[in-house]
Amino acid sequence: MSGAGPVDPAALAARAALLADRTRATFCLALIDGRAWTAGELARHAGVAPSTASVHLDRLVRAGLLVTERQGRHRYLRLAGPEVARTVETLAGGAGPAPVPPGLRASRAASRLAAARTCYDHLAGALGVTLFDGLVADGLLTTTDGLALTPPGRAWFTALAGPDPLPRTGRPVVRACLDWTERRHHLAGAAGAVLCRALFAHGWVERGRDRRSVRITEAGRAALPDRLTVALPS
Amino acid sequence: MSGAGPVDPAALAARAALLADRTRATFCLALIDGRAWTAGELARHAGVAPSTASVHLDRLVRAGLLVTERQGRHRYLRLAGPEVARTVETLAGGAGPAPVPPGLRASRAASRLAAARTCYDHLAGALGVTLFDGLVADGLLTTTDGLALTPPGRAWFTALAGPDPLPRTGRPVVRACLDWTERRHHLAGAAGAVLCRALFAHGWVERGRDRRSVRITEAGRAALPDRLTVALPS
DNA sequence: GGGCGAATTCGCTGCCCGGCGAAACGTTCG
DNA sequence: CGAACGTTTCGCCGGGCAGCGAATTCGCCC
Repeated sequence: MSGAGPVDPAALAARAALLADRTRATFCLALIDGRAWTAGELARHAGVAPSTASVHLDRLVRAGLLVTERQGRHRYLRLAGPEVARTVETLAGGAGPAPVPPGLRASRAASRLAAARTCYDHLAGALGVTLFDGLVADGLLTTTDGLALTPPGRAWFTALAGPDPLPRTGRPVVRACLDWTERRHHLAGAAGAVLCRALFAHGWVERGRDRRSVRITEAGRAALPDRLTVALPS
Repeated sequence: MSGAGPVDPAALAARAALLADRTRATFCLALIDGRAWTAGELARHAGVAPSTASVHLDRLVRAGLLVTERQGRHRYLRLAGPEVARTVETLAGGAGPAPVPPGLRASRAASRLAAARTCYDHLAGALGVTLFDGLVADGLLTTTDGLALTPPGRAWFTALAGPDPLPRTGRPVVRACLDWTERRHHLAGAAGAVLCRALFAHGWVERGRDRRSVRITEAGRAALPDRLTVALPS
């Protein structure tokens, strides 16, 4: 992740060596959709002993290709960023896909949006992840250098939930919560709660049959895309 | 160069392994500007024995990263194509350059255009290479599946040198000739001869002091860019 | 607190592969 | 035709590294 001199053979070789192993390549390809996996899952997926996987994962993390996140006794691993995904894809397939699929990588979420639910006081499941992605894609949230709400993001929340929707309290305004079904982040913190309440208040989402399950209403399906770049199921 | 399945860890690892060696990485970086080097030069450049370099080069050629061209007792090696250069750059430097610098990689030629000369009956040196690049960039020549003149290219030659400038004779219409100063191709064959004669006839180039040396005239400097996408020295 | 499961550390083994020099091959030049 | 040169093939050596199992640490749950 350093600046990297323009042409250093040793650096190039070192980077390539990271992907030059079948097991590590399997890991990176599995992680390429941006989801987080546990170390054990990756080991099983690649067909190697957990100890072997641990060493490889450690190497990939040190090199900055992967980032790690502990949750309980699990260790979740994700690609460090889209640039890494781009590099892996460039090397894997001949012709890489368009640099930045403008719509976001939310297509996968479509078939599972039914898994929307609440998590404490905010939205989780595929819906939560989709909203999180949309907020980031539209520049309302920034993930560089930690998670933060941007000025446009603050304005967006005001437009959504009325004046001063995020009073200064002890609670963090935004927090990334790792979603245990989607293996990706959704929005928690005060803003996550405001977002959840607002969506219910507008009638864009409603409770499903069993507690915690949530589904999008027709009104929400119509109104949400006007507010946010999201791909909802047809 | 096969189609390559979308996600094959082994294939990814194999490709990465090609660049995962310091010596091979040095080779690819040296070749990244598109010029051709001899095997011995590359060996010296990387600081390894010729025998060692030979094995590495053979591997890179087999994998389709490099293409080879024998000329006398020398063996010239070039990157197989711009996609390869793009892959190497992606992996080498963090942010790669723009996918296709529209103007072509002719900037390097600018400072050495004085090296223009004739080679038998066609133009060589930096001028020859620049013209060749321009013909390819403008779609007048195609290098996919061997060198060939496209229909627009045929029209272009007619506009340049009058009706039926390329009568059907035994001689190949277009031929790529490896330029020994620029280490890249210039245009030979019947079309190369026509191009050379036409440029002299229009007064766009003229003989220099010593035989075989050529220089561009002011008229040529003004007229050539109207015909072809080329970067001439200021 | 005890037990379980996930993850990591450690030591070891085996193999892959990059390096070299010597010799063979082909081309160019005197 | 013989010498010089660029390149390739061959055999060998050495180091690096991926793999495993055993032991250890740590967090969670009954």
